[in-house]
Amino acid sequence: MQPITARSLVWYDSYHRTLPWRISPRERRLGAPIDPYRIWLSEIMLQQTTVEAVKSYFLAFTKRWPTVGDLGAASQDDVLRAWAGLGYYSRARNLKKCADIIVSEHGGRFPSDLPGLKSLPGIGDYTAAAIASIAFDVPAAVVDGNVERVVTRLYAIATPLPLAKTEIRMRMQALTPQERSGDFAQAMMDLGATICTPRRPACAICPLNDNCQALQSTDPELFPVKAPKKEKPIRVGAAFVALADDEIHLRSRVETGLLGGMSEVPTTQWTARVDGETGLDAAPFAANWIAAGSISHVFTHFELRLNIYKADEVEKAHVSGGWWVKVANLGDEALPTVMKKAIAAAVPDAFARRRKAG
DNA sequence: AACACGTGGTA
DNA sequence: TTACCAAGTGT
Repeated sequence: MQPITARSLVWYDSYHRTLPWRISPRERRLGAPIDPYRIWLSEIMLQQTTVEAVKSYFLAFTKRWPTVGDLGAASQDDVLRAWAGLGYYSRARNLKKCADIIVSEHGGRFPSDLPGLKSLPGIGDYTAAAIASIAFDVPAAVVDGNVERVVTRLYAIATPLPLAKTEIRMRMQALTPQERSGDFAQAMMDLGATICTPRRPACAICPLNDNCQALQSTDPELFPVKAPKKEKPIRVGAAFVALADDEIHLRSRVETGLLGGMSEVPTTQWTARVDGETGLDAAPFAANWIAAGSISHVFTHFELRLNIYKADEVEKAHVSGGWWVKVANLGDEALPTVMKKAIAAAVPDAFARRRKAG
């Protein structure tokens, strides 16, 4: 076994993170079984998402849907409602699709090989390798953002991402042991998350500092090299919060694209700024619309600024499509964060923690 | 290859 | 505040 591999595993045995979806190396040695369902669910949730953000969602999902069969029996709408706030909602749609396929075509069991895993919706190179190695002990090369950082530093790879991906994968494959491949993958990811961090890496306490070419020759913080980011355009629009007594009007977004399948208050198109336009002329139905401020929300590839309009005592008969929900029950809806912001601008206590009456 | 796709935390 | 970042995938 290569020194880097051995040192990573020794470090992991003592300093691994304890996470709700993880079986510790000690538990593994004692024969604790690994549930591929929980590994899969956690890996999907962790795509581009922080561990802290995932924890409560993972616990809620596994409590409500303990097996992939339970998830297969759920409705997509229930899954989207439970996913609301976690972002990248195509993950939730693919999660449900994948569960259905596992149930209908695989007898409720996950494939244990890379091609079988990769053929499933929402599972790409990284996730297939992670599930195969962690859940099934397949010596697959697991390459995520942490591994990219650790490996480019270990070998001082100056090729910019994503071009360097092939070389990183080859290096990682060469390091991956036949035994404990899953622990090794998690060791490299934990190292990247806790020691080999993007800024101010803790090289002095790194178990691989003797092996790190970046540390020997230059500054590890210079790796990985990435292409410069593009500027975010600004898009503008208007959102309309219609109220009737204690109920608010919602509708569903189309199934695909941004926030696909999620709930929303009616909005105009989101377009590049046009001077003088407020969006009020594009109200979804006639009502006594009152300006209720504006919000800003940053997506991955653009910033959205929405003028918010509110109308009280809307005549429900004048509104077609969508549905009405009590403001107190908004927490049960599949509302993305941007929509919660829009609603909160018009109804400031919509998402406030409910106080005891009195 | 390049872009679409969310959100919240950190410095 | 702006900028970057976090266990990527699909097209």
